[in-house]
Amino acid sequence: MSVTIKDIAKLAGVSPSTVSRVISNNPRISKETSNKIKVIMEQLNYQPNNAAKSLVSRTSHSLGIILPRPAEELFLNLFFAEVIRGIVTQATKAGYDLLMTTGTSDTEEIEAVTRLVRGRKVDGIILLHSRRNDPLISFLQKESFPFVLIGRSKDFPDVITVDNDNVQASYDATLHLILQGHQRIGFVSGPPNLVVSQDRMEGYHKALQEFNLPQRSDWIVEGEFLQESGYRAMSFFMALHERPTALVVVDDLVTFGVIRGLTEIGYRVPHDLSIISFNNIALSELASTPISSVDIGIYQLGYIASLTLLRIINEETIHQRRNIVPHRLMIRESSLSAKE
Amino acid sequence: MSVTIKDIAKLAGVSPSTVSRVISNNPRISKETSNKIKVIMEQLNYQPNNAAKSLVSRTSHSLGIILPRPAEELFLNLFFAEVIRGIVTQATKAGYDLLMTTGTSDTEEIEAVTRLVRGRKVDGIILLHSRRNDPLISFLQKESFPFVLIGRSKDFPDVITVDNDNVQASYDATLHLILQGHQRIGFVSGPPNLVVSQDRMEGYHKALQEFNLPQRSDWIVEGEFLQESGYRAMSFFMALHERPTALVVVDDLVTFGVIRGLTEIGYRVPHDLSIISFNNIALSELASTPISSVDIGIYQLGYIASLTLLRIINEETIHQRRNIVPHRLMIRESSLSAKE
DNA sequence: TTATGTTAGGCAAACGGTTGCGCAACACGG
DNA sequence: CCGTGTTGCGCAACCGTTTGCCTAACATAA
Repeated sequence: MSVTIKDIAKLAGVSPSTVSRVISNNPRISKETSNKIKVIMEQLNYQPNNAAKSLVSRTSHSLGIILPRPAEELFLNLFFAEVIRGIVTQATKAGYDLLMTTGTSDTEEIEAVTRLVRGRKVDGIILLHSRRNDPLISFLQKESFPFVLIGRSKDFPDVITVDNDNVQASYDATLHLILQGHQRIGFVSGPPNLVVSQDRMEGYHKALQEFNLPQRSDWIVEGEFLQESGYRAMSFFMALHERPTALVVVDDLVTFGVIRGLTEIGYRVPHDLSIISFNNIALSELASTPISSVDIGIYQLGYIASLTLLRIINEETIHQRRNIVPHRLMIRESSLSAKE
Repeated sequence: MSVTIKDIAKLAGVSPSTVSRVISNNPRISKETSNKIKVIMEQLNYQPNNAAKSLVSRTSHSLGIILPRPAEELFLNLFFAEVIRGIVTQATKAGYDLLMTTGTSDTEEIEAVTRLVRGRKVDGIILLHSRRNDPLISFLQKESFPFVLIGRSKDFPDVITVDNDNVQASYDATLHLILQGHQRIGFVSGPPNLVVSQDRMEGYHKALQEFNLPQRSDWIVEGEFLQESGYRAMSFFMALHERPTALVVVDDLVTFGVIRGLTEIGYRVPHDLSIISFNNIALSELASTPISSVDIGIYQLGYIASLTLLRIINEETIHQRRNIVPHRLMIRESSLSAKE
């Protein structure tokens, strides 16, 4: 059906090998033969067959990702789109495509990966997240298949990761509140078993400690990365008689919930409570009170992950285990000092 | 490196063909041979090589999409993530993976598609959008390569599409405002050259006409699918001395801009102006005033597109040219009648 | 017994490329 | 004139599966 290397060869009066060598710019082919063949390839719209190439080269020139399953959450969606953009941009630049698959259950997920890995449908895999003792990581390590993890895992310290320095980021965010004059600062966290929650909590404590500010456990609330959690956290704080004057919130979406809770009882941000949070989803800017947020460079996480994975695949040995994407404080209205 | 069909054959004392036939459940293989071989495959973790399969079957069992380039816009991000979820869910169910690529320019984009199509890296393509006289569509038609378009194209009437009935949707939205008692209804549109803008404009006019309501051209503003456009539209309306009391807005993000403009001058939604818009991005619910919006079933668009494409690939001829995904009015605070 | 089926599975070509090795043709130094 | 290089390209094997055709072994019918 399609035009093959043999068609070209026949027309040019050479052997298929010669055509192949022209394609790979093999120097042992004379300039004129090469040019003649190139012209013919052009005329016939020749495009090499990927399967055939793959079969002999044992590479697919595709990178794989597993679509996160519980994608109901808004943040996941926004994160996902951005990180994909980063991944695919870099991958395409290097001549790789991005292959996505999914599974509706844990076992289906691992089956899907097995298929990609053992069936050589991809040359490497980017993990968008990890769970505690993630079986995917175990599997990939056992197969010694190239992969990188976005985020970091405490269970598998030797995995190659691309991550933010969440401890530092949270330290910076807290510091910002301190510099605005706040002394009583609370923290709304995410699921305690996620590394990212732990890291951000740590940075928060570090800053408080450094400035000798009160670290009260009733100023810390744990929850999900959901609006609801923010709302609930707020009602918890309201029941206290000594309340924080500022909050570090683990995620922008949660902040939305906090603000909703505040608004309902007539409190205002930042006048009654200053807030800074994380992830800087596009939404943060659009809130009724624009939210100060730590931009974690989602696009870059993807971009660097892709870059790193390609290095591993091409066996450039230089890679550090842990790659850090810098964060940036986006200061908006929600954290600006109310006192002037 | 990996275990191949030959390894299995050797261990089982049969020929590779037999193993192949076991895999494809060929009835000419005895139950016992078949079982013996299956056990060995299990033990050796056999997984068929995709490239080899592809080469002989001339199919890749992958679907392709082109990542939209100017993905800076929030709506695009949210749309993108949802539609992908839909596509990949259905595709995976049918044993297909999803391949993504991109290009940084028009020509790169078409080169990328050429590579996928002629190089047989995918079996079909889903177009996430189309431009006027989209060269991609021309190309795919010329190659008679299976593809479906999400949205619809006026330039290529015979393309197979998955779309909403935007005229009806907009009619419904406008009707909702009318039933709330509004007589003076404006429209904030998107880029006039997009089919979706045109369709929604049409439905708006249709409803007004049917109810003999004023159709004033100064109550219509065109813009982008961006917050800014909403903001600008608002200042335009404010300069009028006869203003609409309600607005149909082409996209939720634009509505955010409208509301911002309104808030700045102390107006409130829906008290001073009722609004209903389109797309129902997750954000709409989170706005300071939750936004009424027409849910267009983004996930379903992807899901149906995938399903339809697979039908085309498998040459099930039943397909209609145009597949409509139903919409749903999500009525929230922003459009609730102010008069009681 | 022989002709005819049926069953279970092997042989080898094919899919479309890549690549190690060989070889002819020519150049050139000694 | 011969030996040694160099240049330019072809031969054929190979990557891992699939599949049309063939055949050995056995069963069955006449």
